Amino acid sequence: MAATETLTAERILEATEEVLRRYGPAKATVVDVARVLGVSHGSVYRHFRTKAALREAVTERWLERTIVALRPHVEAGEPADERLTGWLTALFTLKRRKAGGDPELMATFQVLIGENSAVVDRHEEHLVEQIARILEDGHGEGLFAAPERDFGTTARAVFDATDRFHNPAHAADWSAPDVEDAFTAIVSLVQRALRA
Amino acid sequence: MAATETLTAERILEATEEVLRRYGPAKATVVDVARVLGVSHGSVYRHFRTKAALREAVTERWLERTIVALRPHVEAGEPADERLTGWLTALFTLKRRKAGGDPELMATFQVLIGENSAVVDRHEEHLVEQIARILEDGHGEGLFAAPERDFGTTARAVFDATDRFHNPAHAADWSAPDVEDAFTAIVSLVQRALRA
DNA sequence: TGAATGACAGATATTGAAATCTGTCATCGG
DNA sequence: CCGATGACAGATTTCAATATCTGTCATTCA
Repeated sequence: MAATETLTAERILEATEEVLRRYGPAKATVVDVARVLGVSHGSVYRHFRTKAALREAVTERWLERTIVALRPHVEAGEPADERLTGWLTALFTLKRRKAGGDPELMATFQVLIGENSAVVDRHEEHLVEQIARILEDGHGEGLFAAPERDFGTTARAVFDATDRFHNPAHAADWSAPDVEDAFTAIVSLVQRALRA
Repeated sequence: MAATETLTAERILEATEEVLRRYGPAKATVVDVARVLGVSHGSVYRHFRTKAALREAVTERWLERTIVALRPHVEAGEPADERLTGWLTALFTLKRRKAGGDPELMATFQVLIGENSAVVDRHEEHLVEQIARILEDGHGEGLFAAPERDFGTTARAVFDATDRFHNPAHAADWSAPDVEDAFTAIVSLVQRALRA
């Protein structure tokens, strides 16, 4: 219908998200995306070389949003230990709200994540960099001890230690009655380990 | 063929493991199990109420083996901090060897694990109890600080923090070149957190 | 001229009929 | 008498024919 607007990668990505949301990852087709946009599917291939590339771009966009949402917690003016707890809590809360609020959409993105491990690896690196920034600040503030090896390695350890509370593979556990306690326990453990 | 021996639950479980190993979780049938044992499938139902119950029992047996293999690391005469590192390393090594050595069998058991979360929960509780025992000993030896809440909660936090290195859901990551470092980093983190 | 189209070949997914499996139970045989 | 059997109904899976989709490209149209 709306050939009124020019066809951009951005518009295609929006349409793709809509189609994924509506039909799920198994049934979403490039033809569906083209239909939503009112163009032929050949036009979509002018902007994305393959269906896989299209899905990858959607995945990247989705993950990027998490990075942006967490940025304030890296930069806030509080002491680093509080910022770390804030960052970890924000990440957990974010993921959990998404998982709880729309389980089907979450399942859809889990499939996409499984298809695009390279994108996910890059995303994880970004998150680990955010943690590393907080750790460096914390060391500067005299709150955190010097890292055993380097900030990156310790940041990765913090990220891995909390995996159970941000990795969508564990989303099913996040509605258990005692997750909050388990999460708090891990955060305490991490804080103890880092303390100067 | 061998109706020479009496049909026991134990023999059925062995046959079921063999069938699962050979055909995988999707194609393994009760009829297959009965054929291996040389009996009619009706006889299998005398010992296990349903196919699901049979699979659950196989899962339980498999998990039990891990508990047994780790027991020595709980009881060894070394200092508790070394026992903890030994226990965590043993668990990781055990899982990783299984995953690397026979990926198909691992995939099979991942399916079974997914089907039997109640059994897995009980199994995890056992493992957490083993950790808690080491933590209590370590506190007695003056190596570990008093737990923030109780030994069980801290033990669970230690278990969760190392999830990435024993949960089969992450098996795909265990062949990465830097897993060893990541594992060592987590263990250091945990040890720092516990130290008196 | 350059974006958009749609027909096309090969790959993938859907569908419904046929085959197999699960779980029950009346019957058999040691 | 008691464990084992195999025929059976309903549920699930398989398989092959059919339909749809992916990715390309010569052609159209603005």
